[in-house]
Amino acid sequence: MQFSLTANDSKSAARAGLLETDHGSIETPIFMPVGTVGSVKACHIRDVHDEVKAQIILGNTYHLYLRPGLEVLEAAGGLHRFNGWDRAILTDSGGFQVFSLTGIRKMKEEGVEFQSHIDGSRHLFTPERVMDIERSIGADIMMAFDECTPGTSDYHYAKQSMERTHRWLDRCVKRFSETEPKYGYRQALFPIVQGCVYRDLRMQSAEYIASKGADGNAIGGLAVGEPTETMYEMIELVNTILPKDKPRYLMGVGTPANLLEGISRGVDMFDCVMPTRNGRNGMIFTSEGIINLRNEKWKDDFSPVDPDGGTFVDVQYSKAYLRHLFIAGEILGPMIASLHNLGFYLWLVREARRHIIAGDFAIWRDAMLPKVSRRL
RNA sequence: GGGGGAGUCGCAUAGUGGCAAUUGCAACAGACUGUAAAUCUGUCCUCGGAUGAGUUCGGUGGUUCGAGUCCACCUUCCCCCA
Repeated sequence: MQFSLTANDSKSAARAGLLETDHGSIETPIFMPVGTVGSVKACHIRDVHDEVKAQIILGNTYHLYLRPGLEVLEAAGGLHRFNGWDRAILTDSGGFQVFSLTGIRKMKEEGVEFQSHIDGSRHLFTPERVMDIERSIGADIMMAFDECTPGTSDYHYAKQSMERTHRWLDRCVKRFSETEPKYGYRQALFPIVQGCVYRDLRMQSAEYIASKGADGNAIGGLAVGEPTETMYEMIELVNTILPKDKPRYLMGVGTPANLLEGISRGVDMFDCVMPTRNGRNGMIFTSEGIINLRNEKWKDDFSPVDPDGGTFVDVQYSKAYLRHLFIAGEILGPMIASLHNLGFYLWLVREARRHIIAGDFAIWRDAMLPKVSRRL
């Protein structure tokens, strides 16, 4: 996996780059749509490809392991062959499920014991097991198995959690190096910085992660309960340590404003369920602001969903019609909103990249920030 | 003409002596950040808010400390027999 920098912004830490995988090149900064169970919810692969112009999507180890299961994925020849997505795929390791499935999981040094949220059955995830599963799924980028430490954790817990994540990382690296890809193309392993909201822990973690010399590095454990300003502070701090010549991936973030702020601080890759989940729940993001489609005020607004949007749904349908679909509970509503939001997110990062290369990123960003956060 | 049943906050429902009153839908608003989410929460008689006040269960009157609930009459609707 190759990463090269195309341009560096002179007024911020923003950069434009190119990440090359065996499933095509990725122009950074990039947003990666989330496709937890192998599907970007409510979106056709063709539209994610041709309309959204996504270059890489996510899958989730825990969810895919439970359903459809490794036998099916291996028989299919990996996730790409299974879901028909021929560009790059990144798989999260299940570290976020360690965080979100509180109550039906048990943390141990060995790994994490999960109870399936589907049928209650018990499963043990160890770093080694997770590497094996990610090999079977066949992701281009495999994430190390970590614990996503809650943003509200105290120092003592955060330190312990971070240290365990580091020990797990060593086990991931070992297993990764002892195993081979199953489908004939290369896979990379990205380690994850933790450390919660504590500066010294974040620095320590960033140094540890950087020392592994991975093809790319991730920042985890953010946007999980801590104030937004703290998140920005942590990103800034960590990125002074993570290598400049490798892509940096801010996991699970975020809002359009978070993307702009993250890019300014040297982040190259983002993923978030927000465009799809909030889209399904009737919220759309546009270059002019945020719209809650269920609100009565859109009842007779027959203007296009987003006149500046880049996907066909933006001009094909009106706000009033889209509101009607949501109010009526029609499945087409979530489909349109999801596609629109992903299209907007990808447009946003493409524009950011264009302005970084053109040299006027900061000016563009400052003009965009108040607009994208505005409630319409 | 005779017999039976029913009228509850937009609609549908619960309630048979302590009730501003159940539940569902609808309506309106909010939340959502590596997806246990096509989900969840709140409001939904009036008074800006209230553990507060006022006014409510077809209408009028009555019994009772207390009535959506019991009684009388009136009224509207539905069903059956003529």
